[in-house]
Amino acid sequence: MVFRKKLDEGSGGPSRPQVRKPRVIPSGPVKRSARLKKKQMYALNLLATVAESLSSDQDDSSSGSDMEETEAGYNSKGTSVKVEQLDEEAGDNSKGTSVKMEQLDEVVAPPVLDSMALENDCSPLESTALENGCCKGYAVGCAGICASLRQTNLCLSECVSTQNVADTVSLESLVKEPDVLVEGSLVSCTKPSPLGHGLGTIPEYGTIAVCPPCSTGLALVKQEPQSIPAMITSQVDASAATLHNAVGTMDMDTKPPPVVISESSSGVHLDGPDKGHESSQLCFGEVQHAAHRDDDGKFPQSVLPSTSRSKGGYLPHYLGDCRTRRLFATRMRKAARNKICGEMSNKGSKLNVRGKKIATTRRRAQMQRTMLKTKKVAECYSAQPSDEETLTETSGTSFPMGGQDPPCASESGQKRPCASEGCNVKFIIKSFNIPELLIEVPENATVGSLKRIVTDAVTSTVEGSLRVRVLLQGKIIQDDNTTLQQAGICHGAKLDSIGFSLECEAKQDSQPSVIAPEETQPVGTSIVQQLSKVKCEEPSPSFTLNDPVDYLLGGAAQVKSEISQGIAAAGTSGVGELALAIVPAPRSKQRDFGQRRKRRPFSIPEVVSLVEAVEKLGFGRWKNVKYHAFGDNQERTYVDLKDKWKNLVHTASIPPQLRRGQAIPSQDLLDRVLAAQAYWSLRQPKLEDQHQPCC
DNA sequence: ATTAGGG
DNA sequence: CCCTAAT
Repeated sequence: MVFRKKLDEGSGGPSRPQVRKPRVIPSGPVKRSARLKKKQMYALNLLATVAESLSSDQDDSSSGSDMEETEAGYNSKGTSVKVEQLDEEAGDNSKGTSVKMEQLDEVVAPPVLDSMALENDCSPLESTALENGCCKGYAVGCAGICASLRQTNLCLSECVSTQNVADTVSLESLVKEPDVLVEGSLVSCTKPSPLGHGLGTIPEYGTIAVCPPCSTGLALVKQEPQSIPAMITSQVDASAATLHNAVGTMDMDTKPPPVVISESSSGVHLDGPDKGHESSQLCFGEVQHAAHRDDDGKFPQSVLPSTSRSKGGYLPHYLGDCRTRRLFATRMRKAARNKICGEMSNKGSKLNVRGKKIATTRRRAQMQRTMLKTKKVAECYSAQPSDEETLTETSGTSFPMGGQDPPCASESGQKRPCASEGCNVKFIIKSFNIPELLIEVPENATVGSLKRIVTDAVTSTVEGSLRVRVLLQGKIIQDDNTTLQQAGICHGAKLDSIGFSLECEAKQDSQPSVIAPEETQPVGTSIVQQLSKVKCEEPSPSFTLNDPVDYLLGGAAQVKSEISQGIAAAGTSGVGELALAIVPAPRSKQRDFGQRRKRRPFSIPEVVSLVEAVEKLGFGRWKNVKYHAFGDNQERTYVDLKDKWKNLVHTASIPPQLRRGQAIPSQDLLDRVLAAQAYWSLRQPKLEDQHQPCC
C-alpha cells in the first residue's frame, strides 16, 4: 500500500500540485523486468499521487454537479483527479485499484465528452480521448490536437504502452473481479502536471487517454468507446470520394475539431429522445451501456452509484462514464502489475501463454518510448492483438452517436439493427506528420524569418492540395464513387487493412503513394515517420526543427494514415533568397522509427577481424576495437561489436551441436575467442591502454 | 558518446 | 539487434 500525501486542495488553481515520489526508485542496474515493473508502479504511484492531491475529499457517489462545483473551485482548469488505490501490491484480485479522474471542465470543453480544448500553444489543453470502439477490438487510441503535439504524443506513448501491458496481462484478473463495472476505461486529465512520465502523466499539458485494448480471448473485458476528437467519420454508405474529402478537410490548424462521439460496437444505443451532440447524453448512453453490460452475469450488481443514477434519470454527465472507465483502466494496470510481479501465480498456465504477449507488448512500448525519445515523432501505436488473438469484426468501427441515428447493432448486439444511413464508420488519422523538409535560407535571415518560412512550408505542405487515397488491403480504391459499404468499409468489416495515403499533389516524381509493402505495417499502424528538418546554410544556433509536425494524433488502431514522402517542390531557389525550397528528401536514408535495422550477420572475415582486434585490445573498449577492426565502417557500431563478441563468447562456450547460424566461426576461431576472453578478463582490459603506445 | 548488460 | 541505464 502506498501512502500518498494529500495536498491541500483548497490552495487554488495556479499552484501546481507538488508531487512526492511515492517510492524511491532504486538506482543502479536493475534487471529489465524489474525495471519495467518498477517503472510502471512508479508511474501509477505518481499518477495516484497527483490525482489524490488534486481530488481530496471528493466523494465517489457525490453528485456530479456538486463535484463540478467543488472541483472548479480550486482547479481553474476544471479538472480534478481522483485516485483510489485500494490495494497497491495486491495479490488479491478481489481488491482493486481504481483511478478516478474527473474531467470537470465545463468551460473549456463544455458539452464534449473528453473533448479537447486547444487554445494555443501555451494554454493547457485538454485532450483525451480514446477509445476502443469495440468489444473485441484492439484499438488503442489517444486523440488530440494541440499546437504542441509532442506532449500529446508522449502521453499517447505512455498511456499506450502502459495500458498495453495491462491489456495483455490483466484481462483475466479483471474478469475475476466482481466489481468491475464497466468494460471500458479511460484515464484523462487536464491538469497541467509537472510530472514527466508515467501513465497518466501530463508532461506539460494535460493529455492523457488510456484505452486498453481488448483481448478477444477474454471477451468479458470489453471496451467502451469514447469520443475521439479529431476523428473523421464517414457514413458507411458515403462514397469514397466523400471519404477523401473528409480526410482532406481535416482541420489541420490545430483547432479543435468537432468531436464525434463513438459508440460501442457492442451495440449501445441511446434511448434518449435526442441524439444530439451532447456529451452528457453520450455518456449517459455509455453508462447505460455499461450498466447493462451484464451479458453473462459477470458484473451483476456492480454499478457505480452514478451509473445507477443514470438509469434513474440522473444524467451523470460524463463523469460516471469516465470514472468507470478510469476505474477499469486502473484495474487493468494494477492487474498488469500484479501479473508482472508474479503475484498471480494461481493463474497457472495462462501466465506462460501471456509471456510472449507481454514481451511483445513491452517491446512495442519500448519502441514507442524510444521513438518518442529519439525524435518525438508520433508513432501511432497499434495495439494489435497477438497472433493468438483473433481480430474480430468491428474492430475498426465504432459509431458516432452524436447527431446520428442510433448505431448499428454489433455482433454482440441485441440492439437495434443498422439503418444504412445510421452506420458511420469512424476513421481516425492517428498521426499526421510532415515529410522531411529541406529549407534553405540565407545566413542573414533572422530566426524569426526562418520560423515563418518553416511555418509556411509546413502549412503549404499540408494545405496544398493533398491527395488522399484510400487503401484497402494495400490497394487503392480507385473508384471514388464506390461507397464505403460497397468497398467493404463498413461496420462489421475488418477495417484493419484500411489505410490512407496522403501525398502532396504537386509532387509526382517519386514514390507512388501506395504504401510500400515493406512499410505496410499490420493493423492500424501509422507510418509516416518522416522528420521535418530545416537545413540552413549555417546552423542556426537557436533554432532547429527536428520535431515532426503532427497535426493530429488520433487513436483508433484501424486507420492507417500515411503521408507519402513526397513534398511539393515549391520552386527551389538560391541560397541568397528567402524563398523557400522544399525538396523531397531521400527516402532511403532514414529508417522509419521503430523499424528494425536490417540484419546483417557478421561474416567470418568480420569475426576474424573482430577477434584479432579484441585479442589485441581486449574487450571493453569497443570503440577502439571497432575502429581497429572495422575502421570507419558505419555498418558496424561498437555496440554491434560488443554484441557480436558477446555472442561469440556464448557460441564458443556452448557445445558445437547447439550452435547455429549462417556462418559459424570455426572452432579454432571460437577457441581464440575464448582465449581472448579469458585473457582479457584477467587483464582488466578497460584499464589497458589502447594502442600499446609507441615503444 | 561510450560502455555494459539484459532482452 | 534492440533498448536502457550508467558513466
